[in-house]
Amino acid sequence: MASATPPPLPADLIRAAGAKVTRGRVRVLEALHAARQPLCHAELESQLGAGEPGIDRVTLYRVLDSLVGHGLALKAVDTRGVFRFSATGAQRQHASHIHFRCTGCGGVFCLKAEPPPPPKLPRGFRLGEVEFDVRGTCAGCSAPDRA
Amino acid sequence: MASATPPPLPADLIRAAGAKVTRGRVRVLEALHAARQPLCHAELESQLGAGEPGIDRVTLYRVLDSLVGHGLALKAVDTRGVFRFSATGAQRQHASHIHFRCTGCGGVFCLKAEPPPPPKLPRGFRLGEVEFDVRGTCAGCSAPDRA
DNA sequence: CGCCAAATGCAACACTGTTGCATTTATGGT
DNA sequence: ACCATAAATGCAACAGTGTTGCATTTGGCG
Repeated sequence: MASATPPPLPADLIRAAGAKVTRGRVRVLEALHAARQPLCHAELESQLGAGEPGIDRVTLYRVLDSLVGHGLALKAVDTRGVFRFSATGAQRQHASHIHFRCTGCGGVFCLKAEPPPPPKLPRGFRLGEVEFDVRGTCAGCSAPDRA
Repeated sequence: MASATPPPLPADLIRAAGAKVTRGRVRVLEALHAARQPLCHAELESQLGAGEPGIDRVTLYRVLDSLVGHGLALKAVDTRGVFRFSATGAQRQHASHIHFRCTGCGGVFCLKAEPPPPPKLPRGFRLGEVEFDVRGTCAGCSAPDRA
């Protein structure tokens, strides 16, 4: 389906999101885009540390937080309680659609479906965001060749 | 009317599961049964530590693992990456309903409302739980207009 | 009662994530 | 192109969560 749209450069995505374009952010976002599964901090650290300069442990945490804060990455928790990060496709607003969270790999998938209307709240409660979270196992983790 | 099933004592459940009946296990299982929400290690520790003898930190971890291993408790990960435990009997009540999370105080409230029907999933995806997460501010946090 | 495996308590450790602060760097103004 | 500035980085130290090793206690049994 992606025929007329050229692959967006991570640097442009970062700039468009209103964040400084730094080497660390570009490399992390590249790694997240290249990954087919959500990556945790340790995996990113070893993967990027293999390069020339390496990335500081704390800087990597802050880079990831920055990407998540600017909507360029999604943060989830895997079954072991470790945060995993995945790149969002284009700059998307995940305000009005459904998220599917894989309990196996921690991946977040955006479903093409309308979220249901918000329920009525008790008195005094103020509505913020409505998130329809569907959990289960994605196609990769449901593969039958795993006992 | 009166009761279809008498409430089983935690000690009997533990014995029936084939585990030694110890004070720690009974107290933890009682706490899990009494709780209307899954509890994390820290919450259990402070709750049980308020009693007379208190429970060792490590022992509590091992008690929880033991309960999970014997099928008396369920282990899950919350959004912050912390393990939460619930008694197996109590899980059915909270299987699928709506949670309201207050972004001010972090409290979780269970709304009496039917969860919406699950959406259709892509091929290969297996549906686990459907969680309708509504975020906002609760009555207590909304009352004083702090901007 | 007495045995023994299991459970406990204590200390120390490993891993994940965070905070403070000095230094470097990306970006806008001139 | 240069400089100023605020943000980003690197380093050190810390905090929270969960685990392992080992000596001691205890539940369950004959």
